[in-house]
Amino acid sequence: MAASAANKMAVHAAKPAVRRPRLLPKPATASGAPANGTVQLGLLPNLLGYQLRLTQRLVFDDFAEAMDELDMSPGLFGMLIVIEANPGLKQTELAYAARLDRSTLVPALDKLEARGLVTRRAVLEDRRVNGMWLTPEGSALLKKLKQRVARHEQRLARNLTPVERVTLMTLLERILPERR
Amino acid sequence: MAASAANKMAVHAAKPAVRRPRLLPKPATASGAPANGTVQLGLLPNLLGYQLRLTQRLVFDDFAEAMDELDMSPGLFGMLIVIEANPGLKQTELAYAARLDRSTLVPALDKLEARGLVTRRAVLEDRRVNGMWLTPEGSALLKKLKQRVARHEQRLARNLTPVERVTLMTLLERILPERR
DNA sequence: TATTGTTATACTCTATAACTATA
DNA sequence: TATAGTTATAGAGTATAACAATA
Repeated sequence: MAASAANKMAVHAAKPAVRRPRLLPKPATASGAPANGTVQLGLLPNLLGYQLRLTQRLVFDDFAEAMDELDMSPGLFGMLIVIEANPGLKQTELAYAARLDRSTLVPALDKLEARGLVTRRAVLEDRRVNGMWLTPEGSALLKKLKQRVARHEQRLARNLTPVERVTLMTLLERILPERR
Repeated sequence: MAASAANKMAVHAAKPAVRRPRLLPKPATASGAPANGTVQLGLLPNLLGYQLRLTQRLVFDDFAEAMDELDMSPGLFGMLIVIEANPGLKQTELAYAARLDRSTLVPALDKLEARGLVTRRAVLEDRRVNGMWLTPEGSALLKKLKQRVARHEQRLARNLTPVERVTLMTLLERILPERR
């Protein structure tokens, strides 16, 4: 813990190869493949949940690579988008939109605020409530992020026709509608 | 940490309301909705990555509820399936199949072994290598898990025709094939 | 009393680096 | 030297419970 905090403080010397964690595990062997033949996956490939989880992981990895030195996760990106679309948004409202507990939001917003991307300040009428706004730097960064996300999205759909892409979106939305 | 270890040890007394974490956040307000109108999501609903991530989270929640007191995650379930399909599998091979670093596997297998579901033991020819097998208890539990997963999968696809389900699976597999 | 944001705490999942024991 | 498994450590993401300020 102490070491971790010290590391955070020690950053920003001359950007010494930031050492973000790898997103894909290193190959287990030089070849990256198991020595003796192929591993059987049983019923997993027939499970929607499995395909969804696997695909989501690959997409997540591609997203992180797309962001590269801008150091942004899908979750934080989504928060910036929602704050931009709802200037003065309350934390509780963002938590609701992001389907997170409001306590979960606090460290995420701390991070965005520490990076100078978001401002939160108490509103006049009810001093318990924080309104949130993008700073000019936040808006500028978000503009860049959107471009990268657009290219990322193009990569995701590279093997789909526009119709297939829409079909996929629609089918996804029809999974567990009772929970949405 | 000490408390956590103590909890693990203390399990299996008389099953005193295990206190698993909630999977969905508590509603922020009594109504569960933000006070003033609807939150705009901007471009998020048009992003494949967003729909995928959201859907995956809902599916994950449903999976956990389906497992209920059997306390099983999609990842651990997948490991049991793969071990069953490949008796004597090496840890490195499982790591490769699950796309995890081999160090990541260790605590997961510790957990499965501590629950008496999996055995690992050094193989004769190369004493660095552990082979893995399901125990009889592991096989029995997996049988139960498969039934629950089957019902879970039915719920996921409840609003899809069989053809649509296959279409969805196929479209998912066509995302980022270069990473598979 | 109820709500908003916060803190303290904990748990899951995942990685990297360095280590041990074998090969 | 190289590989298999392990340990130590770290970080992201998420939750619950309890609290202070405010309504």
